[in-house]
Amino acid sequence: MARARSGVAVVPAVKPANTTRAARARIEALQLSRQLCFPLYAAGNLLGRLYRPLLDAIGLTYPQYLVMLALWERDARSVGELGETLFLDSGTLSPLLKRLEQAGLVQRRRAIDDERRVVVALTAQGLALRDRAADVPEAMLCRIPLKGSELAGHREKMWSLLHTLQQAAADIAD
Amino acid sequence: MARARSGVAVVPAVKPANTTRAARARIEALQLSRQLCFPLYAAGNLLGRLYRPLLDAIGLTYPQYLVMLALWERDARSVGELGETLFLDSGTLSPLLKRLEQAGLVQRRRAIDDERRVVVALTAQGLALRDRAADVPEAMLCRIPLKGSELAGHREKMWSLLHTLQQAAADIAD
DNA sequence: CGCAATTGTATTGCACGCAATATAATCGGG
DNA sequence: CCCGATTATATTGCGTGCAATACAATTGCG
Repeated sequence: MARARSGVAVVPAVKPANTTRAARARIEALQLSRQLCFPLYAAGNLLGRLYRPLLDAIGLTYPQYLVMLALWERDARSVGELGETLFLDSGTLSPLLKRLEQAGLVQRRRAIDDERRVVVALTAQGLALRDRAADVPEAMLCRIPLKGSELAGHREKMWSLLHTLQQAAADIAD
Repeated sequence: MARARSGVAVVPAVKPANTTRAARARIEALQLSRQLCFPLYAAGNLLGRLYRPLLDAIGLTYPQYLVMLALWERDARSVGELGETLFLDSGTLSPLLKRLEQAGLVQRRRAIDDERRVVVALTAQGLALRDRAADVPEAMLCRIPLKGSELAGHREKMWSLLHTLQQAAADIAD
């Protein structure tokens, strides 16, 4: 049996590293069914697909819908505030907001007190769209076979996970 | 007080539709904090951002990592089978698989028995990458402040939600 | 066997999502 | 008051996601 040069009895040196017990455990942790990230990723994609036909009817994409939800809740916000609310940066929001402006739903103007900031505000048309969007949540619930309590459970878990991940991202950023 | 032309007492006709009790309830259902879709969407984005530095080290994007996980689990699968596993279609997978082939991690070849199908198989390099990827799950767990039980709870909820949404999507498709 | 319908991928076009970079406005120390 | 550092947004480049479309291989019906 092979031995380390020191003479101390250790794991056989000729044994490939990926056949140790610990290495096998790490390999097994790569199974799709053991991931948290995969069902989260796939469920997000599926939800987007389920929303699409409903949002097509009011001329919005899924991220655009989220921006409108944010503005209906609190109007006249800067790009940065919207990004903080939705966890998106200017690279995503700038072109998206331009498309919403092209569609006549929002207006973008520089803040008077600080010309670096761009304030996004609803137009009359953007505000009016809320009445048509008001049918969307109910229509989605009809499409998803979940009891009210299950839905609430999922929602609570998702918000909890979101806050945990947000904390993790903040910690990495130092 | 205004009345309907029929003379039957109804909700005042002059009252705007969006001030009825039911309409207010639908409007309130548009709040971001009441959504399931939003934390799911945002958590997916955040997870991708947390994975990125780890996956950069082995030259993969997040969706590419998922494809490799699928292939490490079961090699030599058609594009359609991979799509079914990962809930993605050829429009996403075709260019992604080409990039994996360019990187020397997989080989794509037409099936002998049915030339419509493209079989994706790991190269020696692609198989070898698994050993380096084996550190990723543990590194992610270190970054996310979750107890093992919490993690398992989230994972179970996410898989449950994924299956529910998959059912909903299948029902829509008829 | 012939041919229309079906199946499996690829391609196209558009909209994200984000790192890296650029640019303009503001702030702050000297 | 000036100039370097900081802040807020925009732009660029690349890689997804996905509907719509195209196309080749296969199937199935007469």
